[in-house]
Amino acid sequence: MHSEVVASRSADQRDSSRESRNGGSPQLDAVSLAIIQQLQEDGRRPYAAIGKAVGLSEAAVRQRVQKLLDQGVMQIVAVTDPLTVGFRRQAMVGINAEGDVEKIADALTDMSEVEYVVMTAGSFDILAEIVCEDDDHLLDVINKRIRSLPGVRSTESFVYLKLKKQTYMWGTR
Amino acid sequence: MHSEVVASRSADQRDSSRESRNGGSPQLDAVSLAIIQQLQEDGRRPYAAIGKAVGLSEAAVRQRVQKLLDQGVMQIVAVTDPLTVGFRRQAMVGINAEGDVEKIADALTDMSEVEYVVMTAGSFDILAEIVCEDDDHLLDVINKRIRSLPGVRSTESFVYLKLKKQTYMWGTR
DNA sequence: ACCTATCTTTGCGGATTTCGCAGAAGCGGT
DNA sequence: ACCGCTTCTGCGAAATCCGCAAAGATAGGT
Repeated sequence: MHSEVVASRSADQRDSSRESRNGGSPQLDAVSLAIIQQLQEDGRRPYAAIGKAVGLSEAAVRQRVQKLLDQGVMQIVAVTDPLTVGFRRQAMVGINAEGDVEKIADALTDMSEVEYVVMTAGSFDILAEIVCEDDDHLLDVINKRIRSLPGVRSTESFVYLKLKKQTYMWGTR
Repeated sequence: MHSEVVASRSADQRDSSRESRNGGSPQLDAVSLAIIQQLQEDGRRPYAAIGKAVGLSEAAVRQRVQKLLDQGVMQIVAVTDPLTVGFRRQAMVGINAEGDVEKIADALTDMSEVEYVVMTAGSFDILAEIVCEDDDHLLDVINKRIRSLPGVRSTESFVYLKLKKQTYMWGTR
């Protein structure tokens, strides 16, 4: 498994091929991408092993990983399926909004029950995933806290029945 | 930060308060929950530090973490926002299905572009998050591969414009 | 009560990894 | 060429990870 990703790393190192689009975020070269890829397979993989895979010294990998974490480009965390773990109600809420949609998204972001907020194109302006203690809590968050936000025109809820897949391998195919 | 979570751990250790509901999945006691919580804050936190926080030896924590990983209860990985990282098109697809919905969900699970599949109650039977190279790829996956699955009645897509929040802290509030 | 089988925890060396730092490259700008 | 800045490398010390054998806990059977 995990074969050599970058072989020579002499000229193609500071690959700045695609930093023109992509707003304010820091541009990632091929090496950092490869490092992230390694950590998507195993968040605890030793720096030396990553270094061997991407063609860098242990210290260099460590330095880059630290920077990626500091910049907020990635985070290394344990992820679970709350439903499997056992004690929560989970739902996706589609929101139709008017006015400053981003401000509504920010308000959602501030709610601790909201795990995931994304602005979308389509018949919803915002999708928000929420995790609650139980049905009462879920109802409270959706009907009271979210629907009452100024600018929220309507919402539609999708209560989770079963999580089938959850991966973080977007580059590993 | 990270204060003592479990103090005595003599009698309340094998806390089996809520394993009755929660299908086939392995029941988690309070200590494992606390361990997961620690790793949700920092996936690379040393076992000894976790042990101190939850009241267990380093070796015991290590063993429990390994078991949680083996059982698939949690995974320790690097997570990023693909849109921030820079080079993908991402969308949520709501699917209306007839017949064996779970079989359709399984088919989606097998697609490498699909990162997230959840069966829901509401006006969609399935929600699937897909990550693609570009618009052509996205169009191909949605219109050709997903819509052509037997039993898929209709789909609706929500292309991601901006990810606002992404956390994995469901127990840390 | 006692014994047994099973599972979990603990303690402890040795191998491995992480950490911090000083020096060496690499890369523009002047 | 020189300088400032960033990144990479090498290395020693400290901390961590790992495997293992013994101790402890739990549940069931007799």
